[in-house]
Amino acid sequence: MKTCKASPLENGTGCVVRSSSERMESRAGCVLKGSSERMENAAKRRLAANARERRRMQGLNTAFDRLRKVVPQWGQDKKLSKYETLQMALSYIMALTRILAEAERFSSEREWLSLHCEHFHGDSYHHYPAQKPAADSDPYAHRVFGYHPEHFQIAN
DNA sequence: TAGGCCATCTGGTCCT
DNA sequence: AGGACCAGATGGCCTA
Repeated sequence: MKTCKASPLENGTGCVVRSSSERMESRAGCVLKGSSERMENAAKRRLAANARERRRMQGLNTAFDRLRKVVPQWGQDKKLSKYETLQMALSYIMALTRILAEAERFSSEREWLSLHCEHFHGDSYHHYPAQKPAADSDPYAHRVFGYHPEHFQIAN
């Protein structure tokens, strides 16, 4: 469809598109015969639309870059693809949600314990597994987060 | 060299 | 009418 050669429509990046211009020419032949001004206007509008689309996609890519920065990327020297970034963000959000829920549950349990049991086991709650800090952040994060690239296929 | 990823162009559709 | 959004097509680049 796109042949990148021999077209009146330059895209600004050196690549030119053939099929659309052929369509435009045929349209010009039957509807806009002799109206080179209208053809020019159509071409201008097409170029403007291309530029808008380029800007839109650049904005989208900027958003992907920002997302990559806040999403974990353990030991990946290569940047995540767009699809991987979305899957990672999904897993990350779900893991954080789970952590939050566990923290809330833990704090309410601790209140209950301190209310009823503090005279018997004053500091027993210090041994709650959920409170245990991660000495080694990566293995802990891996355990909590549980991200594996192969999960992408499952999620799909 | 095949396959994955990406950028770009393009026409269609929806919205303002 | 014009802009935003979307999906399909295509070619370029990179890597195994």
